Amino acid sequence: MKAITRFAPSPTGYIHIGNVRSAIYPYLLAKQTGGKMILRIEDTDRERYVEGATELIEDTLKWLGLDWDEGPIVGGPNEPYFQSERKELYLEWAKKLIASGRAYADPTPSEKIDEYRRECSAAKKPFLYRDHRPENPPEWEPGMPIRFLTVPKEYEWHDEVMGDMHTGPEVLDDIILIKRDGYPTYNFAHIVDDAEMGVTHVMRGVEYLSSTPNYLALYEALGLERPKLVSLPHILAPSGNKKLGKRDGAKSVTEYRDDGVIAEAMLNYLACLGWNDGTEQELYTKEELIEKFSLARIQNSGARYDETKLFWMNGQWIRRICDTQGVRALYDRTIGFWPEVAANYPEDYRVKVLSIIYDRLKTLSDLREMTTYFFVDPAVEIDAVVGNKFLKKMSEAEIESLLKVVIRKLSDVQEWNANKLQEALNELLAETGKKPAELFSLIRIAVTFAAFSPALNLTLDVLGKDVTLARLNAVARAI
RNA sequence: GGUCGCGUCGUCUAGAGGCCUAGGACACAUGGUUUUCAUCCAUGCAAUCGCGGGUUCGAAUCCCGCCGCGACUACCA
Repeated sequence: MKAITRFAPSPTGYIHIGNVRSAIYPYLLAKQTGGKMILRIEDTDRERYVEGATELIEDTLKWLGLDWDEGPIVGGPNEPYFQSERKELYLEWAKKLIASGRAYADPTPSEKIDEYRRECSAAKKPFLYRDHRPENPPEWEPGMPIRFLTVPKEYEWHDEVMGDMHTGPEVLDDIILIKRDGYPTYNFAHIVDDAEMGVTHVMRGVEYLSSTPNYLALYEALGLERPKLVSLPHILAPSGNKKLGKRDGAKSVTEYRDDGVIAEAMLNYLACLGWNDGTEQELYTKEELIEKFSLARIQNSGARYDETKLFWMNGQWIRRICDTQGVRALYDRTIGFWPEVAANYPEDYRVKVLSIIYDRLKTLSDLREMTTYFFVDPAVEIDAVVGNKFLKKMSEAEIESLLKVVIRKLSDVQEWNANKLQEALNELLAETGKKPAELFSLIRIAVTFAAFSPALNLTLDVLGKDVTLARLNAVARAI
């Protein structure tokens, strides 16, 4: 069965970690079944509308590689894909409901409704609008809300994630279909649109589970076939048990892109937060996800968001891209993540640096901190040399003479490459009788003054003979 | 208050009556790889399966009760 799915966000801001999954799963299902994913912008709340939010959403989806088959930009047979532009359509459907006696124009002022609500909560009774239905609803005219006229009864349905569901008549109410401002509510608009657009699977957060019976009643009154319902559990904030939201500092998905997380890793991590294929595999390409995804294996409890694991996975992906597609492919993704001084060097040099350091990266932005000494001579700090834990036991005079031996030896290296350098370093070890920890630490620190660096011979190779010797001499002079 | 949902290592999870003295991954700890290290490898730490009953020769898995947590209860989505 070809699944027609949709991602239907409200343009109220950026897409964050807590809500992208409702785009990922519909995408995977649509692709897996050879169906379609629709992007629909649910902009019926004019108060919360944020200028530019639609572009933010599109940008996020594109970055993750979740291209939509119908929607803004790409168009499609069900245009328009902005609910605000479909306003008339909802009204037509609502009027049909009025005509069939299943909806009514509601003249009750909101103050009155608030009063009913207060009375109920004072009496500790659940508030149901249907108990306060106006006796003789007037003819509808603009400026008046339209309410569904519900017929309370029991409902049974199947949720693809939560299983078989059952509720009593007490959950059904006369929900608002069309608001006073003429825009439809989410509750009504999504039903009309899903039907018009042929959506087969409605995937959304579990928060809609409790309103499902009302949607079921609407499908019935409208003579619509129920789509398959899929409730997605929440992603929980790192602390507490609340769902992750902007208030908990949920970062936008694209913020991670700017921080050097690569799209494959982000998609992989998010898809596997609350879903797994039952094997011990951790790393999945988009294609593998499409192939292996299944609704039945979506977790039904909330999953806590863990940034540390995302970064671990990102490191895995960085290595994977380099190992399978080559350094060049990885390099293409590092543009913008290098320290500023790197711009003074040719691209080939940066590629070389990347090739020896990529397997230490957790995020691409680590490049900024980890590679500066490849592009600019570090400031000489003698304390860092003599205070080093492997060099502490040596006197300054010893260090100085050792440094001179090193300089002489390296000056003699004719072919400056990783292999020859390793040979020279080994010979130095034998000639000086020093332990690797002592000799190599000294060279490494004198040349980089960094917390860590790649293998010494590789580092020196990339740096080149002139730079290496100049830096060693600078330290020798300073002691 | 009402309705619905959820409950396995700190975290993500495997688990569909015996393969479970509960497996994998992250994190953490220790050791190894001729320096450092955030890589890599190995080892270890870590869940009496929310609690209490029951069914069964046998239960994380089935049943009942309880507790905890969450969502919804908007002219927001």
